[in-house]
Amino acid sequence: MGRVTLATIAGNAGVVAPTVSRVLRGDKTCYVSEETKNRILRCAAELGYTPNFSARNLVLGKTSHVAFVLNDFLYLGNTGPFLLQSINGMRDEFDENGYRLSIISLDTRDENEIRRICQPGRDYDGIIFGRSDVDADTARLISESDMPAAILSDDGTHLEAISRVLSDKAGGVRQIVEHLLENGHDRFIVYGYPEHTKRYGAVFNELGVRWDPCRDTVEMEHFNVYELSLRAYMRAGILLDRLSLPVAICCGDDFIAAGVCRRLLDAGVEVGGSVAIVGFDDISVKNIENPEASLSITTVHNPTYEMGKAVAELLLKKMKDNNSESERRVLSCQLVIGNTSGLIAS
Amino acid sequence: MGRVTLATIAGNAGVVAPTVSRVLRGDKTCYVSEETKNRILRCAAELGYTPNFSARNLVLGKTSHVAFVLNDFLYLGNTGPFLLQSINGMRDEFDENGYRLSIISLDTRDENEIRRICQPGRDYDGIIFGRSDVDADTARLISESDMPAAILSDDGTHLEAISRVLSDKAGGVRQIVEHLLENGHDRFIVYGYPEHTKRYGAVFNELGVRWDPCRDTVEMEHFNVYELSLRAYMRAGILLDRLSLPVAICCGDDFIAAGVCRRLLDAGVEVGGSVAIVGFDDISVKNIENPEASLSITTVHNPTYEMGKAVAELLLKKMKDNNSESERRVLSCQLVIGNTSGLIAS
DNA sequence: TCTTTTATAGAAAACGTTTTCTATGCCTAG
DNA sequence: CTAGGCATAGAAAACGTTTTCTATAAAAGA
Repeated sequence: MGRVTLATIAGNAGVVAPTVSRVLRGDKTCYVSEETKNRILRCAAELGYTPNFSARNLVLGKTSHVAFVLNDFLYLGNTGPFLLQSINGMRDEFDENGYRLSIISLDTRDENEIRRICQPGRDYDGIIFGRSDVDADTARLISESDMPAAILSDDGTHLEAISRVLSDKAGGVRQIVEHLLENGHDRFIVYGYPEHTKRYGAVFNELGVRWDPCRDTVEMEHFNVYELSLRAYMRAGILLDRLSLPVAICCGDDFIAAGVCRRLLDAGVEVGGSVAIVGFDDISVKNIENPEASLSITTVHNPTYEMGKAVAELLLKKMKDNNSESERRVLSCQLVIGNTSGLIAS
Repeated sequence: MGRVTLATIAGNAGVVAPTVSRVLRGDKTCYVSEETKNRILRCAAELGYTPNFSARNLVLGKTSHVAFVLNDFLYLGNTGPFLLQSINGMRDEFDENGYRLSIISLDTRDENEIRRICQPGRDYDGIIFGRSDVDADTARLISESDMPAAILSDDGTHLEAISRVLSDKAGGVRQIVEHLLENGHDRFIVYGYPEHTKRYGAVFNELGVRWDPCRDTVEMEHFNVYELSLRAYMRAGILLDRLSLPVAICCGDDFIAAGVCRRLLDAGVEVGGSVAIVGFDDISVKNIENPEASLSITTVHNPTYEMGKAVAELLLKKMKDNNSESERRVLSCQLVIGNTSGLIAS
């Protein structure tokens, strides 16, 4: 017994294949009586019909597949859970719209590879690129092709022609600083990578907070994400030396914050009052259980899942009409108050 | 100007579409003169022909897509780089064979989802499942369907009917222990999860090594991979207390080993002679740079990339002939000697 | 009553391949 | 010199959809 096709159902229901097609797709613009409609639906259910996507795609001139390009696939392991959450978001959005998401890798600096992948109707109906994979040349190539595209998590100025999604990290940092100010803090140490320091610096400036980048910064080298907490822990001695209270320690991310927090707790420092610790990103490592008290490090939720959904939405829009205007969508971050940033006892 | 199809080329080359098809596929069983063949190839190149996969798949009755099922997609972030390396291996193997790999998630405990995904010719030509996603019931459902399938990294006894790939971790541990014995060690502490302890225990038994599971074990709880090094570091004090030399500290994996190693170095312990540290898996965190000397922790290479390639090979075999015998392929692990497990100075 | 609309659904064409079947001319063995 | 094989390549059918075009009968309007 072969495959169940529209024709099989048509035979059983005493109609012809296109009629079945119309009914199963819920085609509004045509006339099918209630009776035959029910007969067809019943037959389809009985026979366990599932559509043949190749055939459908052939006639519709599409592939029903979209791709997410990850230049170096192993890189995924070094980004923490963020990228994975974004992928989840994309997948959910595409699932809802009848597309399947493939994760592919290709050398985005190779013109030919870009050109090959950007042929509409070949492998994919649309492509999402990761942040670091698109330089000005690649962006030009992509937008010259007819392939709908979107970029996750970047705001390069050369990307005007391509839709993109990013999160407002600066806004998140602003929320943190305002929160700390409200709770009485006025001395800040920033502990993290240069990009973190820069972001905090700008916000301090904006809010008129007194902050000396030389004295109040502890800069870390880049470590891979598996080592980061431990590195932060090991280097946190430098903080202990400078610990004139009160102080708010602003960590670049939750990995760093977790390391710092554990180290201070080890040293007997009471965290949460005149010593504040804040992180960024809102991932599980921020939860510190401890003989004395469970701590949840104050942080900012980075809407990575939502970014994935959003970039998928933008791509779907482009896929409907590739001439539609490109969009730069910024998702806001949300302060998540834990118990490491309370009121300074006065 | 529309799409370039076989017919377009045929028109230009003064032949008919099937002839072009035969030439472009390098069909051996048919007769085309050198002259027309060259003419066709030239036209195809000039016009920049690329095949329409939907059409091809339609007539061949396949999809050219295979899926890797990851039950909880976020889980990927908690496995370290291993799973990603395996995915890389799969992808390379499938690329070479004209298949594209999609990473999908579905609830493998839902019979209907399994049945839906296992319909041949619908979405995928074959499916690879992850270790933890296949219990006995799921395995039965899969093997009852006509969908070619294979499993990565497991050796459940209920999987007789399904091809699978695993690595010989016990063999890796054996190599480690033999290496340590050769270098004069005879006292071992195992530091890790219960499954690590069990594995080492079996090998000690096999090799007749004196080892008291109660006294010579430091058991860890399960932490997520981002915290593991730090946790191992923080708990390593317990090792320092028991440090009667010589001793070989056998860590469950490289994350743990890195944490332990750093802690011992911090405490001024000289690592590599009468104190040995070994890890497992061979990932980058095993490299410890240090003011005094760079250390590379002795470990065992876990062939995760090769496992990905292997499971893809097994699936491709099943896809060629779904009645071919299922295979259980075991890849061996390879000792990687660093400088944390040298000869005991006597 | 005759035309026009409307509801219904079949017929035919199209999408771009691959496969099978057929036709032609030429070469070689008997 | 002729039947059979072989080299070459076109013709036709098939895969399972969707879309457009056509046909019929019933209902509505004049």
